[in-house]
Amino acid sequence: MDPAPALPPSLLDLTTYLLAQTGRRARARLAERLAERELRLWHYSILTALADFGPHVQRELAERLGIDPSDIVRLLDELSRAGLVERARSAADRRRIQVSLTPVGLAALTELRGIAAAVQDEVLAPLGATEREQLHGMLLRVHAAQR
Amino acid sequence: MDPAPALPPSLLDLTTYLLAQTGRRARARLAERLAERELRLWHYSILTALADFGPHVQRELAERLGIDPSDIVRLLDELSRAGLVERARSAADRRRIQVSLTPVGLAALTELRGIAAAVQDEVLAPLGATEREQLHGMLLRVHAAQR
DNA sequence: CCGATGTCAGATCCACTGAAATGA
DNA sequence: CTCATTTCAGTGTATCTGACATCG
Repeated sequence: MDPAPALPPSLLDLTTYLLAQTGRRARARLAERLAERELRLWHYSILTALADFGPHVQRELAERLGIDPSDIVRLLDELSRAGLVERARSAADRRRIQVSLTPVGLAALTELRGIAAAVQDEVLAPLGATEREQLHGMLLRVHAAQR
Repeated sequence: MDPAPALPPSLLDLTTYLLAQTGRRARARLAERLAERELRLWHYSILTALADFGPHVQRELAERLGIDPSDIVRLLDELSRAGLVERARSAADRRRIQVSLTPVGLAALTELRGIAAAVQDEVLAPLGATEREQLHGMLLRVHAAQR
């Protein structure tokens, strides 16, 4: 019943602290919703990459998303088991494996996008439409400048 | 030498994705700098709480910062070993342990605040002064609305 | 109730293997 | 043509963290 004690003002004065906290919570919310479908955030990222850019070799996916190549394997195992992606060995280079979205995967992604949008709407509820655009633009620039 | 492949536009269109990413990286940068001093982000949070609100009982610190009470113990062990905080058993309630900042701890915090400000300045480099204020205000509202 | 210890699950990272391609 | 090197998928593991559970 105790009202949660206040955070240190020194922390709330740090924009980067707020950035990290709000980001972490937004991330956690989406992760929760994905977990109901036995998926994690990386799965979502992989599906969007395949939808946006078409089939990838596994190594490309890892590089594009900044995931460790050894982790991609396991994530794709899971997506493949769920029937959301297909793996096909390349005829030209038999080391490589082409990964592509299945129709089921595309349908799932469409649903997941709706969920992500809903979560975002909850998180950004305190902001008006213009503010949201401003925020997005600023974060886009900050993101681009990082590394 | 390859230019890093582009992230999926669908992800970059998600403000919450940018929020989580930029926040994570900002956090990681500060964590790196703190690690040079054998400290972690939680240590920094604890020091600011003690500076902003004065001595705490361990349980209060945990609640205020949203850290699990069982983790506070170990964090304080480390801060105490480094001489940044003092633990003193409360005279009134001998179960309780009052934690307070030492002069060394205060001096360290002052330095750490400088580091945090420098990191923030790097991260927000693409934004002008007015934008930074706007961003801070918006994140403050989003943060307040979360839980 | 509070401080303290132990442990567990998830994520990230790193080292290595075997197969296949490449190039000297 | 052969051999060394590189690239790729895949396996195993170490490490760190945050959350939980239990004890005194």
